[in-house]
Amino acid sequence: MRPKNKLKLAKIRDAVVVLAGRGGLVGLSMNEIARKAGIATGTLYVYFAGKEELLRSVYWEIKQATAAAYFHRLDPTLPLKTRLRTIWMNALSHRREHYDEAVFTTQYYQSGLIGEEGRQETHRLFAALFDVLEEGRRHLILKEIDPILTACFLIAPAVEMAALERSGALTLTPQICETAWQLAWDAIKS
Amino acid sequence: MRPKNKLKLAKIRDAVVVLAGRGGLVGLSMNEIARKAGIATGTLYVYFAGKEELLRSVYWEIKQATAAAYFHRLDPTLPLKTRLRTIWMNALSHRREHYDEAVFTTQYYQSGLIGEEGRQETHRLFAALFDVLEEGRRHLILKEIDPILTACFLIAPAVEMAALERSGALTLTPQICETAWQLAWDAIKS
DNA sequence: GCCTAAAATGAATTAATGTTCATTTTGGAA
DNA sequence: TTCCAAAATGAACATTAATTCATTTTAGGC
Repeated sequence: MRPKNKLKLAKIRDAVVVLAGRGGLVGLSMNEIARKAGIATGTLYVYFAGKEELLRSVYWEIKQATAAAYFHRLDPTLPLKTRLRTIWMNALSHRREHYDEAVFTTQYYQSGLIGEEGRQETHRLFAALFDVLEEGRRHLILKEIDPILTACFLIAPAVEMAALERSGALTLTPQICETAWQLAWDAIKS
Repeated sequence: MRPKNKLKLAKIRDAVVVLAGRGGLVGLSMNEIARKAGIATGTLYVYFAGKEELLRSVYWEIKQATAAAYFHRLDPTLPLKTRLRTIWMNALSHRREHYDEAVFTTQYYQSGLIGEEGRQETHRLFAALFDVLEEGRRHLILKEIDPILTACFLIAPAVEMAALERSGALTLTPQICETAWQLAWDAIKS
């Protein structure tokens, strides 16, 4: 008769993400999560069967949102280079604006909690990127190499840039982001 | 009167690394470490004051070895491009051959255990790389951008390549490594 | 406004994990 | 060979964290 408070789910997710961003998955306790979310520990068990399910749920919520962000405003009629630039800028922006989420998902992915199936599913979420890279290779716009290798040189530096910005080692201006895109493009173009 | 068994230290380190490679820092218990190392839990406390000191010690041992590996056989009389290629290949090889260590150090770095001072010290270990990148920029061999950004595009893809190889998503042959170096070089060259 | 069933609570309980310690083992010195 | 001091052991202990549950609160139906 009494409905679940939708806001609480969001608060729980936020708490997990912020705490993971601070100290990683190590030492992330249900108690801390509840305190940060402003609810009682017992309430966590109204929404989730246990800690593992809670973390799993948060992981997939974030990953789906991240994948959506990568392909946001992607106009399929534009030239391939332009589309790739959009994806790259989306990826960089999303990482910068959701750095804590990235720390959480990276650690969850590397922990034993996810399982092989989960890893596969994670890759499937980003299949659209590989479609574009395949297309670029067919049209000889990109180098003739395994698209997975191309993706390495496209995405990994953007991820690292966001991490370095967070640590204070790198300052990112729109101009520097544009330059960085040039580097990424220089790497993968044929 | 009875000396510590030097071999045990190595076994402890190996146990930590292998277990971390499997399941990350989450759920890495002293009990498990001892079992994997083939010693009693109490013995861990003969060698280390506690879990934190154990992990810290392992972290620095690995990081120092990693930095040394990056700059292994680096002939300062060779041309800059050749020297960078050596560092890049060293980095890739070391990551591939010590993947579990990389998982451990990455997670330790992101956990609250390391502290700001530890992060700074970690960067200092790789200062020689930035020296080379600075030099390349001065001589207009590399793009005129912050060497930290250059380093992003040099190292991050190599790190990701090793991870993808481990997951089975990417096969690395000497030829593919050579091609990948070309991509890295294309990104950073002026 | 009352009733009800589910949400929410947080102290109590259970489970897991880090640390200690009384005891045994062992390598080297006398 | 004997002795000793330190290493090594692993069960016991202490601490911390996950989960449960008796109780209270609350949103919606009557």
